[in-house]
Amino acid sequence: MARTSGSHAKITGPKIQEAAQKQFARHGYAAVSMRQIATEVGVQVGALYNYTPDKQTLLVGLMTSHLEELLAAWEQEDDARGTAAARLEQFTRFHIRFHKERPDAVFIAYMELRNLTPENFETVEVLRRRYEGALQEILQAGVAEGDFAIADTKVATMGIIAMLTGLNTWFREDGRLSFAEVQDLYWGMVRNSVGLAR
Amino acid sequence: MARTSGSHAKITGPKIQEAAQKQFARHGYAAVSMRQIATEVGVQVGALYNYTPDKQTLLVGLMTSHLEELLAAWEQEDDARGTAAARLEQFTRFHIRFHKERPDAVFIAYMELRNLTPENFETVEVLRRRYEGALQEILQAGVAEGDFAIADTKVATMGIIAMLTGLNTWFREDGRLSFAEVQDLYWGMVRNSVGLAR
DNA sequence: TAGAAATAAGAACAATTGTTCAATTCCTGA
DNA sequence: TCAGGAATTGAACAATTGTTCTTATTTCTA
Repeated sequence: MARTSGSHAKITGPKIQEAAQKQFARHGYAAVSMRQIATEVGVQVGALYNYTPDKQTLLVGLMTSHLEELLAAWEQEDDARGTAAARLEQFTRFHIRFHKERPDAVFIAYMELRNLTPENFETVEVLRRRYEGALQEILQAGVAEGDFAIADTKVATMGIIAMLTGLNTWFREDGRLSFAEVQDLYWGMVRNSVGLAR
Repeated sequence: MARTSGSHAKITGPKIQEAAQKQFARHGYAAVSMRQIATEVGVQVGALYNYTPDKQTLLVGLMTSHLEELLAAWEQEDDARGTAAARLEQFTRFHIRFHKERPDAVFIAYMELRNLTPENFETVEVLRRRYEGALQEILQAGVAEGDFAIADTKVATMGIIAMLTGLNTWFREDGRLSFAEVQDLYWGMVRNSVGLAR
């Protein structure tokens, strides 16, 4: 006997992405087998290869689509006509909201870079650098306007992004602080770190 | 009687740790085979099991010894009689120096937590929390002294550590900035972030 | 409603995995 | 010099890996 129920191409495709994302985030790319993914989808392992040429493509697909979503969402949200201070606050709040809503995708995008082939790594790095560039541009604008006191915008960019992304390692929705409170706290730290007067 | 000289035990043991650390950091715990480690050491795979009961123990050993070294080094360096501001600067410079000198150990300690058994995970987490506690204590002291303006010392602790540790993802010894310059830049950001007046 | 295209099953492949263990080599202490 | 223990080898184990392929079934189109 072959299949037990009907054909679900439109459903199976996304399901595979979701299952892969969940499992890669939980156990790591190398520790997850194609059979585990297939089981979670509710399908036999052979069927996966109707949707992806191989395991590596599954990984790089998750990473690039995450980063592309991130870039698109920020470009939509950014009001480039605002003051640098306003844009920085917007960026801060956007970044931690976007990231805390996608812990699995974020985890994979940071942790599995070493499992990418060189070409795929380069593709992903280009996207990441574009995002970092968006923040750095704001910091440079703030320095030009005389509002920010930043010794080195590149280092400040890396420092701020690391600080914000670190939220994912500890924040829990049912913890001591609400997300809104945490957002305010992080914005306070970012504002201070760029020397922005109150 | 155990052999004392001419024996390779004293050499092979550490060599295995080094090889495992290097390989785990490069490719990830799950992606590294015991045979790869053995090859790097220059030994057959069976010999590894004279030094570790299994692969998992190799991993948790690397993590705990890294964190214990970190704690011991900081406790030695911390001058608890100093002002909170002085201690925070000391912590900042210490943290990024210690971490940039051990990129592989740091990488593993952050990335491979999900590959630990629950008991081993708890052991490692206790050590990490002790280190975070050391920073938080300084922040609380600074608030008590009236020098720091921090809304939430716990969140500030996590934010600062994430910012500092993020250095490892981009700093290169032969890059645009010297390590001393980077240290100064990070201390500037940390100082600002806790609202410390110049 | 017939037939083409899409989708899935399930078996098969060679390669690799962590771990065990008897046999062997080597070194030390007496 | 030699006995005995430590260190290492090398083969073996069953289990699991990513991927391919043929076959069966379902869905879509005309």
